[in-house]
Amino acid sequence: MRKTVQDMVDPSTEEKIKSSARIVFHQKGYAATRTRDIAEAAGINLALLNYYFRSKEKLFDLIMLETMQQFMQNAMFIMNDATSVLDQKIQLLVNNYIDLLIAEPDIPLFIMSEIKRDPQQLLSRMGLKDGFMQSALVRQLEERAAHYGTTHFKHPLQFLMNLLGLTVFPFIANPLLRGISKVSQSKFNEMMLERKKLIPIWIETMLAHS
Amino acid sequence: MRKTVQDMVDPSTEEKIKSSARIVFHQKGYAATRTRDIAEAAGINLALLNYYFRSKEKLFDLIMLETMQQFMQNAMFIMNDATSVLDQKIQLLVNNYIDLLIAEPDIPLFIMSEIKRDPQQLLSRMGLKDGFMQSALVRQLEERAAHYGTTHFKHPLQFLMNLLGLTVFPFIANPLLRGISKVSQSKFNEMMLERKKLIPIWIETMLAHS
DNA sequence: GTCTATATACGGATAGAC
DNA sequence: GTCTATCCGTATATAGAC
Repeated sequence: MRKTVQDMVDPSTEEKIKSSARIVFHQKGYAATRTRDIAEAAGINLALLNYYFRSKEKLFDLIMLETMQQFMQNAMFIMNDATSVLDQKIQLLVNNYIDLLIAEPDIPLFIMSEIKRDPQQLLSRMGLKDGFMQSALVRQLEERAAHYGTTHFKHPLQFLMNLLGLTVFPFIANPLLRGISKVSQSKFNEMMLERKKLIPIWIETMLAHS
Repeated sequence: MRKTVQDMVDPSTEEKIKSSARIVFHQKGYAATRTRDIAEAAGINLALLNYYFRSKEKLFDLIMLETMQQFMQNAMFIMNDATSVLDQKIQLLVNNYIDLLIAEPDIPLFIMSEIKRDPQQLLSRMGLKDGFMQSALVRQLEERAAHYGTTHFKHPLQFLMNLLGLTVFPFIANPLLRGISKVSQSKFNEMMLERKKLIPIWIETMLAHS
């Protein structure tokens, strides 16, 4: 299962199928994806897909799991890092998501859509049972609230909604936003890079006005 | 086509199909929806669906159009209202969306997913060609920036991203957010009502720190 | 491992009786 | 207008040759 240098220049059939499946599933979602599309994108025959992965469902589960990890793993690490302070965590989270989503803009809509299809899979198959609420980030939020003597956020989830709403939402709404504002894709990406600087400032000011 | 009082107590077959189609399409999206599901939900036979609406595609187009209007119409009106000032518009927009989405939480993810499938439909079939960028809201944003002598937002779209991100995103991410925070649906709705008060304050402070 | 050919199921749509 | 029965294309999955 270890990926070798050889695999990168001459990826195995299994890898070719998986990376094609990733792209197609991310773009179209589970229901709209046809296994034939994946096979074609991978340049192999349809039968091979079933030979390696048994079924569309099994292949999808694999992609879904990996994508969820890709989306949550770094963020969870940042949130749980005891060595960084709150301000640093905010900047790191924003940078992390904006860089990731400029590279792979389909991920958030894919995740939100597919989690909605089967919310159980989230809670069970992922290791994100109680990652957020027990994180160092939440502890630091509460310390800060206590120190300033204000309630700040009644619930840490309000903070997370703000952070992800400002950072992730634009990628989800990309076609709508660009449609009503006539902004090009490259201009859109520029604006998201601008937001790397802006969002941490905004979040700070919001923390002081809750 | 006028909806009568009689239709509400004893809706026509056509209306029953349409309202069922709305629910199922919103929940599952176009690809995952089977016309048989809609027929069953409407308590009628599958053949009737095609009798009234010719095809799944035609029925969907109708629902999509109505849903887009429902999502944009009030917002566009508020944005274009020359009689209200910026602060009022912000509060009205936030109230409008939070009330709407507590009642119909599936709408945003539905719209974002289906627009991505076919972004053209947005630009053409909707009347939202240049509604936002020419709105009174944008004009007032620019006036405010000029008055304070700051650049504020380099682009009005940054403002819209913030407003919708803070307001609409939580509904899109609902299953994920509740999954990682163990918050009930009713608690979630409470938090969204809280945000009616919070978001306008936050947006104001953000306007001052750009 | 990889292909062609095919079995099987499902979903959209229509025919035709009432 | 509404139903039952059915047609037919499409999509997943497998059989079996190479």
